[in-house]
Amino acid sequence: MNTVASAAPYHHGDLRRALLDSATAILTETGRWDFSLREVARRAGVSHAASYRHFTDKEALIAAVALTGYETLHTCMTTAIDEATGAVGTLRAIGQAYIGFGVANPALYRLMFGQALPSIEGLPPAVLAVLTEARAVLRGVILTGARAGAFAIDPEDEQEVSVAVVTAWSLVHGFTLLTIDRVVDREVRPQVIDTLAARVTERLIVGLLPT
Amino acid sequence: MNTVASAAPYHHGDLRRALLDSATAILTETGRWDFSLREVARRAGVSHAASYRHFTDKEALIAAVALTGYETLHTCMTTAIDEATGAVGTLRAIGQAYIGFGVANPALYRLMFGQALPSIEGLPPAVLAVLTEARAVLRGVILTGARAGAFAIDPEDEQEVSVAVVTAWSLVHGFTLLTIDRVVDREVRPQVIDTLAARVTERLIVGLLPT
DNA sequence: GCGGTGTGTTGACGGTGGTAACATTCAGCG
DNA sequence: CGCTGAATGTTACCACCGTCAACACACCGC
Repeated sequence: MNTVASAAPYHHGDLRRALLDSATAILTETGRWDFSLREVARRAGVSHAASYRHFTDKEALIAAVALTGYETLHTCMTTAIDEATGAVGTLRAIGQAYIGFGVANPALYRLMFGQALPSIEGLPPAVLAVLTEARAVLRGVILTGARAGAFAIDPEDEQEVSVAVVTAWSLVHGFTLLTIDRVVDREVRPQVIDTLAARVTERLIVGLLPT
Repeated sequence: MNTVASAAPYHHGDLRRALLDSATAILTETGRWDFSLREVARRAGVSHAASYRHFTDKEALIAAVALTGYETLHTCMTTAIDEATGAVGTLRAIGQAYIGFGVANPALYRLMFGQALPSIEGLPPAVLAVLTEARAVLRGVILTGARAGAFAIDPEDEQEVSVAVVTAWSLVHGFTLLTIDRVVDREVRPQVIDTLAARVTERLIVGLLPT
């Protein structure tokens, strides 16, 4: 029963990956994260109970999908950082990359930061690790900028740095969600989302610059 | 069969209100918006199909709950505005009221701005109306401040005003969600959320002040 | 070749959203 | 008062869902 496909490492193939792909496909097509496990299985061409050999739960499947999202977001941000120069430029790049990812993958973004997962605790450690690292990266950029005098922040004041981190994250997170939820559309024309994102990010940066 | 209660305008009482109350109770108790319609009915002491006499859909029930949330948020903001003076003070008051509402009603807030509703279009017109008005209020405050010279914004530049509006809304929205989702907790101690909210709001205002 | 283990299937259970047919109660009107 | 129709609530049912246990198959090392 050898078909054209290359290595099929298991019994019937790499079902875990197939399920993940099906779930992601449904997610991006319908824009909804409340798909049924059975539909995912159906789409992957297996029986409805097969997924339980690879995911303990429906929630585990969703968490796995979310994890891929976190990883993609992470690489988006790191490549953006690599291509940017200077504290201000780096912060700008991070913001734009973050917003760009969210707007490009609205359903996935909502799944990642939505409700599906039971509060942030109780998530798979891998997810928490990526989140924590993302925040650390942001903090590092702001701290570097503060030390270089690019931002009006005392690098020794832990609280002040934290406030800046939370502010920046809140802004891009909120903007991304408002855009995804089309709350923003009626304020500006949709084709200028990039421009709007840039200007919103700029507002943040202006607020951080030394006078 | 007259009980102590006053007018029971209908057959078995004001079931619509009772269902709404049950749903809200479950929401605040469990913190999850994905309750079952049947549980709501059970809690209200009626059969599971009774709700269909008052709400066309489960989604309609959820939308009705969300509407009460929007209205509460609206009154929170307007009373905050009434008690504040000056453009800067008003903006600060709005931000704090908004964040305060979200943090005090996490589940409701998530339901309002989450995923349960199918994008922002297709919502009951009443919901859209409240949202639109909220944005108009915010815009008015910023515009007034810009005209008075309290903010470094050209009041005649529609785009610039819009950017400021979206920035402000994004910031409070994002901060509220990050706080609700406990993403922020490990950055600062939880008992200082108010302080943090104040300082984050302050960062926004500083960014708007004229140099 | 053989047994065990990993993998997928079948079938069942309780629970869910939604509908249709039925039962009940209320309001209006003679 | 008694009748009638509409509003309200109940029962019974459907297809579907998540999950589990029992079963069937296919691959591995021996």
